[in-house]
Amino acid sequence: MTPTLVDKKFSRSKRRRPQQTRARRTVDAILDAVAEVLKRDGVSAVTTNRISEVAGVSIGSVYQYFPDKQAIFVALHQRHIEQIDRLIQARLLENAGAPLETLIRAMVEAMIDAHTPDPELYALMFSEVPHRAQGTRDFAVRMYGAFRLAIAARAHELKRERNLDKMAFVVSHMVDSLCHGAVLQRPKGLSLADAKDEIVHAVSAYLRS
Amino acid sequence: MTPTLVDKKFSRSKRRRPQQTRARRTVDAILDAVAEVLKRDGVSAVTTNRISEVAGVSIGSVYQYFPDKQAIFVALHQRHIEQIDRLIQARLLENAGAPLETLIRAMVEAMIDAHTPDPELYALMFSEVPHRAQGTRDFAVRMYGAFRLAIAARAHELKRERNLDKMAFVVSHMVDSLCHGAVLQRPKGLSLADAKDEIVHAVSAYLRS
Amino acid sequence: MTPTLVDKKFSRSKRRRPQQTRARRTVDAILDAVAEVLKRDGVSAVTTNRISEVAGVSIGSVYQYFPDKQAIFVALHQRHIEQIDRLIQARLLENAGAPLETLIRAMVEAMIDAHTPDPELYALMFSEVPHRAQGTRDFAVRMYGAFRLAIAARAHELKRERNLDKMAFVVSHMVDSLCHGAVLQRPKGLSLADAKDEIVHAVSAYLRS
Amino acid sequence: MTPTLVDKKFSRSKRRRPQQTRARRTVDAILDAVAEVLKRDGVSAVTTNRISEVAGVSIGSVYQYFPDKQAIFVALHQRHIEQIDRLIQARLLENAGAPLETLIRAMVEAMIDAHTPDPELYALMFSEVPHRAQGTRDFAVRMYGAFRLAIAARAHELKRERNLDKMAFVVSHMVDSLCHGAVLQRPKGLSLADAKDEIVHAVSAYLRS
DNA sequence: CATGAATGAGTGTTCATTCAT
DNA sequence: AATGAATGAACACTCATTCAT
Repeated sequence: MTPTLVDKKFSRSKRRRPQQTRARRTVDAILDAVAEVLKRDGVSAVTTNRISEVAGVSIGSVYQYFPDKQAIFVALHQRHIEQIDRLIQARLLENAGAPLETLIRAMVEAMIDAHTPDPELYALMFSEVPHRAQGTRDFAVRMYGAFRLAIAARAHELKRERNLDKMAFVVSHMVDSLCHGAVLQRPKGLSLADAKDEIVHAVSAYLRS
Repeated sequence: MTPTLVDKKFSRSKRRRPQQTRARRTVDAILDAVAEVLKRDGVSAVTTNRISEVAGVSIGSVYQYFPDKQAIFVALHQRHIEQIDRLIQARLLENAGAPLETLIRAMVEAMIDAHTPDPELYALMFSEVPHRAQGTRDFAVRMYGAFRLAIAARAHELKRERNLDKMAFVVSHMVDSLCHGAVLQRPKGLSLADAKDEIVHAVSAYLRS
Repeated sequence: MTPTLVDKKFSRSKRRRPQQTRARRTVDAILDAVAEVLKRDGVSAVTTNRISEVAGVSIGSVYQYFPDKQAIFVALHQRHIEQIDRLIQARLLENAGAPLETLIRAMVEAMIDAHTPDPELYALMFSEVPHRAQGTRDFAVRMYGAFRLAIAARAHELKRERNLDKMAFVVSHMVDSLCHGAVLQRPKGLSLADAKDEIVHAVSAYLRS
Repeated sequence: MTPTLVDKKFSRSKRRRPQQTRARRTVDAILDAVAEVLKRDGVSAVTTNRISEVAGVSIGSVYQYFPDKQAIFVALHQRHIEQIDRLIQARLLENAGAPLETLIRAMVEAMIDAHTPDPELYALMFSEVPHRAQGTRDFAVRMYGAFRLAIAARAHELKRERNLDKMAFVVSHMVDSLCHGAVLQRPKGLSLADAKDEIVHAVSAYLRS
């Protein structure tokens, strides 16, 4: 199994992966430090020395856990992604037998709740921190499979001629972009609760169409 | 000097675009160079010296036209945005009297066509090149106003209780993310044409709901 | 761990060299590790951590035996030097009553044999590893005294007007550089045996002149 | 032709080679600075920043002319080697028709004179600064060909059964090591002039034997 | 205006060494 | 004694920017 810290460069596994609690805490401290500096001073202020300083860890320790700076960003992205993935999977299970609209609402709420505590950070992470080259795919792409399965299991609710691939494509992109939009770019005058309702409504309208 | 960009004599019969002075051509050469390096070697390879080299311009000249590196990225983003904005405005005008669905189709086609020639570049520009800090807003946000107006002018096609802000929010995000997704992350097995249809269908379903 | 170096049980009938305590074996393991890394990856790869790794010893243990990295190199040089010195002294004793030419031949053979098992290593040690600052003198200088004595004891074989200092100087340098050259830089077409003969011939010619 | 600064790593010739006088002077200033720092404070004090400082050049300029630190050392070695090579060639030409002994004396004097102005530096360069990995061969090896030719042209002075390869091997090593020894490790009581005479005498004795 | 050599602050990273366990 | 995680001073090197020509 390849845990969180997969290093492409160092196949000799030069850098150890956190197995003990202390190590785990150090890695988290480093990731939290990146987030903090990123929010406070922007990407260009995120230097490895600054990270180690804010994390309260020596620069040497940072390099004990990460092969290079890039890897730190990758790990931060992955932590975020894993967190959301867990949420999504949980909602999927909880609503295994529920009708589509209920599921969609659950997913939308999960997505929005996941980003609500620190919207600023995630906005920065996706606009300022390089991530495409890091194997970090958009949530839309990541959710595609989950939605495909969920919709397939509820085929009876839909018109029989509907194409599964198209639907999964549209729904995953809608949920992703609208949830992000709701958290980050909501027009003033639109409450988060209203936005949620409207997103669920929009997705449902499409599915039922 | 790259002769491709600077042709001393205009072989074309008429001097096209007389306003395209040498300055304008230099700026374009620089912007093209950024795009090229970005695609070929990634963000980290985009250095000011490399840009000037690829643009066939001295580094001094680059600083003649741009106060700093940041400004070059801003300009590249703006060039892209302006190009799409022009397209959007054109479609808006062309379809001033057309029904909503026709307009939506026009917009979707415009968006997709605009990104089709160089999807890779635009993906990179939004995932690798810092842009939030540059006052560059997402297209969804930029299109919000245009859609709000367009929808307002066709209120008669919609149920009367619909809220304009919500609709504009949802539609702009849908069009933006689905069009980008169609170009860049389309699941294999889904043709671009089919994707277009499905996007228009999805937006229409929402509007009519 | 390199099992070659650390054998937990002594398979040999008698415990040889009872003074070879664990400490002695650790030190040897470390020195062997340096030699191995040096040959495999060059000086710049010789880091204290790498040494401890290859020696199968913790970095802490390395510092138990050596005050700093420098000292490790010094010890490696000294191990080599002592080995050759032993050889030289042995030959000197063995040939105490022998004529000069016989002695010279014995010395040349000793020098060449000493370097033959691992010529590469000794070449690296003198070209890549700093040693002047470590009080490590060239063999030529170390052999000067031995040769001076040996020649003095055979003064009757030589012309009476010869100056002892000059001869020792010339002979020690000749033996040193020609033996090294024979092992490491012999022109192709010249066998080691032939080289030996020629070296002895050259030194004899000088002495007899 | 591959001038002084051959860069293996940067085949794109990222670093320019000094073509103008100013550039040439900068390169020399850098090399002189290395020599100075090396002599004053030892190898470990030779950092790129220190070099640039002592050379009175910005660190950026150093990297304009050298791809990396290693290359600076290579260049320094090469400058030394070229200087001696020039000397050797000159003496070879000057003594084209002279008898062997005269030629040998000229070569020995050239070698010794070349190292006399700064013996300390060359001792350091060969004992402290890694050079084998840099394609810098010992002088003995470099001189082998020259001596082989010179001796061949004077075959009539020698016994007819003598083997050219062996002689060139022995003579080149003798001249190299004895000259270096004379400059750097001369036993006290032996003057440089006497050393020269003795070296010439030793080589001649061998050749005539 | 254009050039490109020169600048040097600042970055990522290494690695000898320490010390709590 | 032995361990190896942690340290952080110090290094090689980059690259945005300037400015004399």
